[in-house]
Amino acid sequence: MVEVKVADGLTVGQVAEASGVAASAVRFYGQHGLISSVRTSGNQRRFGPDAACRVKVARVSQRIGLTVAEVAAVLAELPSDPTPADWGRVHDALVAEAEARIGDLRTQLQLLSSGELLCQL
Amino acid sequence: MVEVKVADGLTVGQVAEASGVAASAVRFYGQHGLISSVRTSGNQRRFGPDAACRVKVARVSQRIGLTVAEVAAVLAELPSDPTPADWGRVHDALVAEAEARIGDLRTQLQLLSSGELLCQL
DNA sequence: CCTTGACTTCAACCATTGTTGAAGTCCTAG
DNA sequence: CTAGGACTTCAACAATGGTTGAAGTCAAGG
Repeated sequence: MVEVKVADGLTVGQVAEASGVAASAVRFYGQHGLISSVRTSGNQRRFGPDAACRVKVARVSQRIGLTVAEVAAVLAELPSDPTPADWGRVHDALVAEAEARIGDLRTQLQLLSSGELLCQL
Repeated sequence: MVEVKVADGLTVGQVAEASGVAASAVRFYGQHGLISSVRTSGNQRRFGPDAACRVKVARVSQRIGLTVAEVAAVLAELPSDPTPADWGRVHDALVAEAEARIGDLRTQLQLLSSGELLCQL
Protein backbone atom coordinates (compact mmCIF):
# COMPACT_ATOMS: atom_id res chain seq x y z
CA MET A 1 0.00 0.00 0.00
CA VAL A 2 1.45 3.28 -1.07
CA GLU A 3 0.37 6.25 1.00
CA VAL A 4 0.00 9.34 -1.13
CA LYS A 5 0.47 12.50 0.89
CA VAL A 6 -1.41 15.16 -0.98
CA ALA A 7 -0.27 17.82 1.42
CA ASP A 8 2.98 18.75 -0.29
CA GLY A 9 1.80 18.02 -3.80
CA LEU A 10 2.04 15.42 -6.51
CA THR A 11 5.27 14.19 -8.03
CA VAL A 12 5.93 13.99 -11.74
CA GLY A 13 5.16 10.29 -11.74
CA GLN A 14 1.87 10.75 -9.93
CA VAL A 15 0.72 13.42 -12.37
CA ALA A 16 1.81 11.22 -15.24
CA GLU A 17 -0.19 8.29 -14.01
CA ALA A 18 -3.23 10.34 -13.08
CA SER A 19 -3.34 12.03 -16.46
CA GLY A 20 -2.30 9.11 -18.60
CA VAL A 21 0.78 10.65 -20.21
CA ALA A 22 4.47 9.81 -19.90
CA ALA A 23 6.57 11.42 -17.19
CA SER A 24 8.69 13.02 -19.89
CA ALA A 25 5.58 14.71 -21.23
CA VAL A 26 4.74 16.05 -17.79
CA ARG A 27 8.18 17.67 -17.59
CA PHE A 28 7.78 18.97 -21.11
CA TYR A 29 4.44 20.57 -20.25
CA GLY A 30 6.02 22.05 -17.14
CA GLN A 31 8.79 23.61 -19.21
CA HIS A 32 6.24 25.12 -21.52
CA GLY A 33 4.09 26.59 -18.80
CA LEU A 34 1.02 24.37 -19.09
CA ILE A 35 1.41 23.28 -15.49
CA SER A 36 3.30 24.88 -12.66
CA SER A 37 5.14 23.35 -9.78
CA VAL A 38 7.11 24.19 -6.69
CA ARG A 39 10.36 22.55 -5.74
CA THR A 40 11.15 20.55 -2.65
CA SER A 41 14.29 21.27 -0.68
CA GLY A 42 15.85 18.50 -2.75
CA ASN A 43 14.95 20.18 -6.08
CA GLN A 44 12.12 17.88 -7.02
CA ARG A 45 8.89 19.14 -8.58
CA ARG A 46 5.64 19.08 -6.67
CA PHE A 47 2.39 19.79 -8.50
CA GLY A 48 -0.96 20.99 -7.24
CA PRO A 49 -4.04 18.77 -7.38
CA ASP A 50 -5.28 20.37 -10.60
CA ALA A 51 -2.16 19.38 -12.55
CA ALA A 52 -3.53 16.12 -13.93
CA CYS A 53 -6.67 17.87 -15.00
CA ARG A 54 -4.73 20.55 -16.80
CA VAL A 55 -2.78 17.88 -18.63
CA LYS A 56 -5.96 16.13 -19.72
CA VAL A 57 -7.39 19.40 -20.96
CA ALA A 58 -4.13 20.10 -22.73
CA ARG A 59 -4.32 16.77 -24.51
CA VAL A 60 -7.84 17.41 -25.70
CA SER A 61 -6.79 20.86 -26.83
CA GLN A 62 -3.98 19.40 -28.84
CA ARG A 63 -6.33 16.97 -30.51
CA ILE A 64 -8.52 19.91 -31.39
CA GLY A 65 -5.52 21.35 -33.13
CA LEU A 66 -3.96 23.85 -30.74
CA THR A 67 -0.20 23.93 -30.43
CA VAL A 68 1.45 23.59 -27.04
CA ALA A 69 2.09 27.33 -27.02
CA GLU A 70 -1.58 28.00 -27.68
CA VAL A 71 -2.64 25.63 -24.96
CA ALA A 72 -0.26 27.38 -22.60
CA ALA A 73 -1.92 30.68 -23.45
CA VAL A 74 -5.37 29.28 -22.76
CA LEU A 75 -4.34 27.69 -19.48
CA ALA A 76 -2.52 30.85 -18.44
CA GLU A 77 -5.96 32.39 -17.94
CA LEU A 78 -6.61 29.98 -15.12
CA PRO A 79 -5.70 31.24 -11.64
CA SER A 80 -4.28 28.79 -9.19
CA ASP A 81 -7.16 27.02 -7.50
CA PRO A 82 -9.59 27.89 -10.30
CA THR A 83 -13.31 28.09 -9.79
CA PRO A 84 -15.81 26.21 -11.96
CA ALA A 85 -16.44 29.53 -13.69
CA ASP A 86 -12.75 29.76 -14.57
CA TRP A 87 -12.87 26.30 -16.08
CA GLY A 88 -16.04 27.30 -17.85
CA ARG A 89 -14.23 30.05 -19.70
CA VAL A 90 -11.51 27.63 -20.74
CA HIS A 91 -14.16 25.22 -21.86
CA ASP A 92 -15.86 27.88 -23.93
CA ALA A 93 -12.62 28.94 -25.56
CA LEU A 94 -11.85 25.38 -26.55
CA VAL A 95 -15.34 24.77 -27.87
CA ALA A 96 -15.02 27.90 -29.98
CA GLU A 97 -11.68 26.71 -31.30
CA ALA A 98 -13.04 23.30 -32.19
CA GLU A 99 -15.98 24.85 -33.99
CA ALA A 100 -13.65 27.11 -35.90
CA ARG A 101 -11.66 24.06 -36.99
CA ILE A 102 -14.82 22.37 -38.12
CA GLY A 103 -15.69 25.46 -40.10
CA ASP A 104 -12.28 25.38 -41.72
CA LEU A 105 -12.74 21.74 -42.68
CA ARG A 106 -16.09 22.58 -44.23
CA THR A 107 -14.36 25.28 -46.24
CA GLN A 108 -11.86 22.76 -47.53
CA LEU A 109 -14.72 20.44 -48.41
CA GLN A 110 -16.34 23.19 -50.43
CA LEU A 111 -13.06 23.92 -52.15
CA LEU A 112 -12.82 20.27 -53.08
CA SER A 113 -16.30 20.10 -54.47
CA SER A 114 -16.38 23.44 -56.23
CA GLY A 115 -14.10 22.50 -59.10
CA GLU A 116 -11.94 25.38 -57.94
CA LEU A 117 -8.85 23.22 -58.19
CA LEU A 118 -9.04 23.03 -61.98
CA CYS A 119 -8.18 19.39 -62.25
CA GLN A 120 -10.34 18.47 -65.20
CA LEU A 121 -8.27 19.97 -67.95
CA MET B 1 6.39 38.00 -73.63
CA VAL B 2 7.52 34.65 -72.42
CA GLU B 3 6.66 31.77 -74.69
CA VAL B 4 5.80 28.70 -72.71
CA LYS B 5 6.34 25.51 -74.68
CA VAL B 6 4.02 23.01 -73.14
CA ALA B 7 5.28 20.27 -75.41
CA ASP B 8 8.19 19.12 -73.26
CA GLY B 9 6.55 19.93 -69.91
CA LEU B 10 6.58 22.47 -67.15
CA THR B 11 9.64 23.47 -65.17
CA VAL B 12 9.79 23.57 -61.40
CA GLY B 13 9.30 27.31 -61.43
CA GLN B 14 6.27 27.12 -63.67
CA VAL B 15 4.61 24.52 -61.49
CA ALA B 16 5.46 26.59 -58.44
CA GLU B 17 3.86 29.68 -59.86
CA ALA B 18 0.83 27.86 -61.25
CA SER B 19 0.13 26.16 -57.96
CA GLY B 20 1.08 28.98 -55.64
CA VAL B 21 3.78 27.20 -53.65
CA ALA B 22 7.53 27.75 -53.42
CA ALA B 23 9.87 26.03 -55.84
CA SER B 24 11.47 24.25 -52.92
CA ALA B 25 8.09 22.79 -52.06
CA VAL B 26 7.64 21.55 -55.61
CA ARG B 27 10.96 19.69 -55.38
CA PHE B 28 9.96 18.38 -51.97
CA TYR B 29 6.68 17.02 -53.31
CA GLY B 30 8.57 15.47 -56.19
CA GLN B 31 10.92 13.71 -53.79
CA HIS B 32 7.98 12.35 -51.88
CA GLY B 33 6.12 11.08 -54.90
CA LEU B 34 3.20 13.50 -55.01
CA ILE B 35 4.16 14.58 -58.51
CA SER B 36 6.31 12.86 -61.08
CA SER B 37 8.63 14.31 -63.65
CA VAL B 38 10.94 13.36 -66.46
CA ARG B 39 14.40 14.78 -66.92
CA THR B 40 15.76 16.75 -69.83
CA SER B 41 19.10 15.84 -71.35
CA GLY B 42 20.49 18.51 -69.06
CA ASN B 43 19.06 16.86 -65.92
CA GLN B 44 16.27 19.33 -65.33
CA ARG B 45 12.79 18.27 -64.24
CA ARG B 46 9.85 18.58 -66.57
CA PHE B 47 6.35 18.08 -65.22
CA GLY B 48 3.13 17.13 -66.94
CA PRO B 49 0.23 19.56 -67.18
CA ASP B 50 -1.57 18.03 -64.19
CA ALA B 51 1.31 18.76 -61.81
CA ALA B 52 0.02 22.12 -60.58
CA CYS B 53 -3.37 20.60 -59.98
CA ARG B 54 -1.89 17.75 -57.98
CA VAL B 55 -0.02 20.25 -55.86
CA LYS B 56 -3.19 22.21 -55.19
CA VAL B 57 -5.02 19.06 -54.22
CA ALA B 58 -2.09 18.10 -52.03
CA ARG B 59 -2.30 21.42 -50.24
CA VAL B 60 -5.99 21.03 -49.56
CA SER B 61 -5.35 17.49 -48.36
CA GLN B 62 -2.75 18.75 -45.94
CA ARG B 63 -5.13 21.32 -44.58
CA ILE B 64 -7.62 18.54 -44.05
CA GLY B 65 -5.00 16.87 -41.95
CA LEU B 66 -3.30 14.29 -44.13
CA THR B 67 0.44 13.92 -43.92
CA VAL B 68 2.55 14.18 -47.04
CA ALA B 69 2.94 10.40 -47.07
CA GLU B 70 -0.82 9.98 -46.92
CA VAL B 71 -1.33 12.47 -49.72
CA ALA B 72 1.23 10.57 -51.77
CA ALA B 73 -0.75 7.38 -51.20
CA VAL B 74 -3.97 9.05 -52.33
CA LEU B 75 -2.38 10.57 -55.42
CA ALA B 76 -0.66 7.29 -56.25
CA GLU B 77 -4.09 6.01 -57.23
CA LEU B 78 -4.18 8.47 -60.09
CA PRO B 79 -2.89 7.17 -63.40
CA SER B 80 -0.97 9.55 -65.62
CA ASP B 81 -3.48 11.52 -67.65
CA PRO B 82 -6.32 10.80 -65.22
CA THR B 83 -9.95 10.84 -66.22
CA PRO B 84 -12.57 12.87 -64.37
CA ALA B 85 -13.67 9.59 -62.81
CA ASP B 86 -10.16 9.10 -61.44
CA TRP B 87 -10.24 12.55 -59.91
CA GLY B 88 -13.68 11.75 -58.60
CA ARG B 89 -12.33 8.88 -56.55
CA VAL B 90 -9.63 11.10 -55.12
CA HIS B 91 -12.24 13.69 -54.34
CA ASP B 92 -14.39 11.13 -52.55
CA ALA B 93 -11.47 9.84 -50.51
CA LEU B 94 -10.62 13.34 -49.37
CA VAL B 95 -14.21 14.19 -48.53
CA ALA B 96 -14.39 11.04 -46.43
CA GLU B 97 -11.19 12.02 -44.64
CA ALA B 98 -12.45 15.50 -43.92
CA GLU B 99 -15.70 14.16 -42.57
CA ALA B 100 -13.82 11.75 -40.36
CA ARG B 101 -11.84 14.69 -38.97
CA ILE B 102 -15.02 16.58 -38.30
CA GLY B 103 -16.34 13.54 -36.48
CA ASP B 104 -13.21 13.42 -34.39
CA LEU B 105 -13.56 17.08 -33.49
CA ARG B 106 -17.13 16.47 -32.44
CA THR B 107 -15.91 13.68 -30.20
CA GLN B 108 -13.46 16.04 -28.56
CA LEU B 109 -16.26 18.55 -28.09
CA GLN B 110 -18.33 15.95 -26.32
CA LEU B 111 -15.38 15.02 -24.15
CA LEU B 112 -15.03 18.65 -23.21
CA SER B 113 -18.66 19.07 -22.30
CA SER B 114 -19.19 15.77 -20.56
CA GLY B 115 -17.28 16.60 -17.39
CA GLU B 116 -15.15 13.57 -18.20
CA LEU B 117 -12.00 15.54 -17.53
CA LEU B 118 -12.73 15.83 -13.79
CA CYS B 119 -11.63 19.39 -13.44
CA GLN B 120 -14.11 20.51 -10.83
CA LEU B 121 -12.52 18.97 -7.79
C1' DC C 1 29.84 33.18 -77.59
C1' DC C 2 28.34 34.97 -73.48
C1' DT C 3 25.52 36.58 -70.03
C1' DT C 4 21.74 35.86 -67.03
C1' DG C 5 18.22 33.72 -64.79
C1' DA C 6 16.51 29.35 -63.70
C1' DC C 7 17.84 25.09 -62.78
C1' DT C 8 20.79 21.13 -60.19
C1' DT C 9 22.34 18.65 -55.63
C1' DC C 10 23.47 18.50 -51.00
C1' DA C 11 23.73 19.70 -46.41
C1' DA C 12 22.35 22.51 -42.80
C1' DC C 13 18.90 24.63 -40.40
C1' DC C 14 14.11 25.90 -38.46
C1' DA C 15 10.03 24.75 -35.46
C1' DT C 16 7.14 21.29 -33.17
C1' DT C 17 6.46 17.59 -29.79
C1' DG C 18 8.13 14.84 -27.39
C1' DT C 19 11.34 10.23 -26.07
C1' DT C 20 15.58 8.17 -24.60
C1' DG C 21 19.79 7.70 -22.25
C1' DA C 22 23.56 8.97 -19.18
C1' DA C 23 25.13 10.46 -14.97
C1' DG C 24 23.97 11.81 -10.81
C1' DT C 25 20.72 12.97 -6.53
C1' DC C 26 16.69 12.32 -3.48
C1' DC C 27 13.51 9.91 -0.58
C1' DT C 28 11.62 6.36 1.97
C1' DA C 29 11.02 1.72 3.73
C1' DG C 30 13.30 -1.63 6.19
C1' DC D 1 22.17 3.36 7.32
C1' DT D 2 21.49 1.66 3.09
C1' DA D 3 19.29 -0.14 -1.06
C1' DG D 4 15.97 0.88 -4.47
C1' DG D 5 13.13 3.31 -7.09
C1' DA D 6 11.88 7.82 -8.46
C1' DC D 7 13.61 11.97 -9.22
C1' DT D 8 17.15 15.67 -11.45
C1' DT D 9 19.51 17.90 -15.76
C1' DC D 10 21.24 17.87 -20.19
C1' DA D 11 22.01 16.41 -24.71
C1' DA D 12 20.93 13.65 -28.54
C1' DC D 13 17.61 11.56 -31.42
C1' DA D 14 13.23 11.08 -34.08
C1' DA D 15 9.56 12.43 -37.51
C1' DT D 16 7.22 16.10 -40.09
C1' DG D 17 7.43 19.77 -43.60
C1' DG D 18 9.70 22.36 -45.54
C1' DT D 19 13.45 26.76 -46.36
C1' DT D 20 18.00 28.52 -47.19
C1' DG D 21 22.54 28.72 -48.91
C1' DA D 22 26.59 27.19 -51.47
C1' DA D 23 28.56 25.66 -55.46
C1' DG D 24 27.91 24.48 -59.79
C1' DT D 25 25.16 23.55 -64.53
C1' DC D 26 21.68 24.49 -68.13
C1' DA D 27 19.04 27.18 -71.48
C1' DA D 28 17.87 30.93 -74.28
C1' DG D 29 18.25 35.67 -76.08
C1' DG D 30 21.30 39.02 -78.08
